[in-house]
Amino acid sequence: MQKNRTINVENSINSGQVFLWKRNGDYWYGINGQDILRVDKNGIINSFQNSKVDFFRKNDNLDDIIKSVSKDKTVRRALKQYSGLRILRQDPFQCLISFIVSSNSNIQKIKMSLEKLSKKFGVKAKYENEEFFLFPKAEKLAKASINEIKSCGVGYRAKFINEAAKMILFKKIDFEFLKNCNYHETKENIRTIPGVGNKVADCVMLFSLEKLEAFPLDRWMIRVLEKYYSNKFQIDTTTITEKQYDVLHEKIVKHFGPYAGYSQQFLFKMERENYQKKWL
DNA sequence: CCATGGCCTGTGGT
DNA sequence: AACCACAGGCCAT
Repeated sequence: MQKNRTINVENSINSGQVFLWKRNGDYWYGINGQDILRVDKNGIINSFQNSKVDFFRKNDNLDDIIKSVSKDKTVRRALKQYSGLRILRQDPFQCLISFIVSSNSNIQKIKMSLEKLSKKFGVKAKYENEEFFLFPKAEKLAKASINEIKSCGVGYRAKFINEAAKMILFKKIDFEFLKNCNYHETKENIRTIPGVGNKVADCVMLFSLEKLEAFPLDRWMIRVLEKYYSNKFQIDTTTITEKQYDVLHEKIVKHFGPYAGYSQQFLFKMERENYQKKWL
């Protein structure tokens, strides 16, 4: 008996996972690496490159996952309220650059920067009579100058972007290999990329490297933990140190289980909606 | 190991 | 109008 199978496309796209998406009539259009995806309201995908990427992770067993993470009242409320919200399986390079850009920023600005990067360094493509810019390839960003990258409004993150691209180009980082590594190995590896701390690493792992136990702890999730989970996870300081992050993550996985990342996405969505924060 | 401050830049508030 | 606080962190000290 399968339940919970409907996908809420709107909520999934508007949940802080992706930035290069726009609605046009009945469809959402988005850039995923070197591909353009067109999604209808049921989550049916048409792909520019005819790729068969399972972007909404339809093959995940949502019944099992929801059962697994339904550990307390708060998360059950979020699961119910935003049912149909999915973790999106993204292109790893785009995801990496997106979350390097995201640090100390906000959604509108992140989107603007990524659009500028794509327009300046990405390939122009025509899909359904409309122009798009694919996400820049690593090689292009690796060979760009810092100032060229800065012209996209990314500020001090420009050199991080350039370094990250070089590490991909020179295969210091191999995403396909990392998909088959465990959480800790993967995290250790991608944290060698400049601009990638605990939070960014968890986002990249959850959204593009198949690590569903990754549980990104940003200021919103810290707020959630303080508000609803103060008895379970104690947070005593305002700035969370590296050690505390690790300890906290361990407790969180002990509580929510191996699909903790799914619970994070629902709780994050809920809290931002409570504050009526804007999305794309 | 922990604490602090600085950082590009666009936006919204005073 | 000019200025300031702030934003889905990270890094060097």
